[in-house]
Amino acid sequence: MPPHATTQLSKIKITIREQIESGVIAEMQKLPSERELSQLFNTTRITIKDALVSLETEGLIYREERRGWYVSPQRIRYNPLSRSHFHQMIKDQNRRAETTLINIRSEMASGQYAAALEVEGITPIHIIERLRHIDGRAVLYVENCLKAALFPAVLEQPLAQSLTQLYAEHYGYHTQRSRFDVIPTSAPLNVAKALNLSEGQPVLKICRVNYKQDGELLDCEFEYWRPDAVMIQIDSRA
Amino acid sequence: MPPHATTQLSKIKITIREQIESGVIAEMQKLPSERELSQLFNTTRITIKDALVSLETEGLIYREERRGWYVSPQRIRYNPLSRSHFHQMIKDQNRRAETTLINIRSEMASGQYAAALEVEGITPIHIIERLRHIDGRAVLYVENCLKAALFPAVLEQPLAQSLTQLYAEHYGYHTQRSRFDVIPTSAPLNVAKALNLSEGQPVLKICRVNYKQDGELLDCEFEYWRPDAVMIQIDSRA
DNA sequence: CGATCCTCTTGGACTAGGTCAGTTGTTTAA
DNA sequence: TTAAACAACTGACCTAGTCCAAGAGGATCG
Repeated sequence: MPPHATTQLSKIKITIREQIESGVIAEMQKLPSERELSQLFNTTRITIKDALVSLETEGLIYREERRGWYVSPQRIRYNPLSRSHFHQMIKDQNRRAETTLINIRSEMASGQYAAALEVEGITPIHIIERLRHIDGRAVLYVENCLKAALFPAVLEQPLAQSLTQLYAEHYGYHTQRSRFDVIPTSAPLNVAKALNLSEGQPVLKICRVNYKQDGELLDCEFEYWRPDAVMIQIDSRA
Repeated sequence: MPPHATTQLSKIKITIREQIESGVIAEMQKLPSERELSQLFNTTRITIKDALVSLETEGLIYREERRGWYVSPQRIRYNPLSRSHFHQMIKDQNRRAETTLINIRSEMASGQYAAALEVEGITPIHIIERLRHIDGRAVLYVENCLKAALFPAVLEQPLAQSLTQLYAEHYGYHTQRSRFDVIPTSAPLNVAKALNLSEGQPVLKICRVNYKQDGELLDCEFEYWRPDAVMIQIDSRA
């Protein structure tokens, strides 16, 4: 029995929520199209869309641009302080991870890159853009930003796999300390494209700065998560 | 000079963003009403609303339900691992904090409370609901959940001020370890009411569990932040 | 067998209105 | 002087459509 629903909007939300929680529509399965739903609920697409956006905000469903609306799987638990690789973390939670290399840019540090790397003069950097998938769904867009001086010939390395591992094995760098910010904001165009979002949809942005064993700044990273895909989990004991 | 804007939507967003970034509309100042904006931009309220929601997602503006749209002030930097009081943290960032007590409930642990407190049998708890303001704006709704057995006569204490301090001075409890989750989700009705949001708007939920010096679970806390008001900042050194 | 084209479906963007309920400030009456 | 009543304003909620560009899948052609 649904809670007391007054508006159309909350009736629609409650009905769809029940369908999902009872398992009638499974994880990662597609909902009916906005047009179909508006006929089913005898209302307009605007109202249906408002209901879907609200359930999206809650983290119950997500959308793929011009493809449709889907039921969100369970959130991944993510501890940005832990040194474990992305792939290991996903595997530990019985999920399947993939990483694809999108692009590598070499330029002079400016804007948020210069600020995060705490550089002032003209500093050459490499920016590695990668896309990470969980169970086949693109959920995380990452930019790694390296000071070129610290990483000679890094562009000839295999960059689709773990950078942490590459740092350790090829350069002898180990992350000793890290600092990060978590910011709820919206997706810039390039991020939206990669994640199949439209511009301006919500993402969880994580800016991380790593320092190596001698205390020198090693690299920085900008992560953009689909907000329904993740929860940050930190334990002060760890 | 604005970036190349194709759609109405992005033109409106860019124009409003420029007004804010150039300081024409100051922090916490009200934007023109949706109706006024739709006339100014010669478009419909739907399109204006889409633009405003997008800027809200970005964290640039916020709304007070049926009151209007306002320019967001700078985000507060918040480290959930630090032991410092809320009021101290806000003061350190040259802002003004207030806390008001909303309600106290005494009941048996169930649902998310029972799960967070890791209790199984029937356990009496106290739930303290408080609302926190920064520079006069309601930005944070907090529920503190205490096992009644650990806190005799807690209801006669001054509960509008720091609980951390009360724990230490009156009960001799000190937080030794804490664990927390950060989850982007939507505001339940009671939270929305307190924060002047409407139901289903985005919030940043932080669930925290504190353990005292002997390792026993002390209390848990559910925080609901206005997402534009805060950024989580963690340093592994601290 | 692979690439191209075509068609259908999808959400995204947009117009042009209306109703409703809560908020705010002002006026009015005790 | 104070409180109640009122009017104006606000975003929330809702109807009923149109047009467009990108995605998906099948058919066709070299």
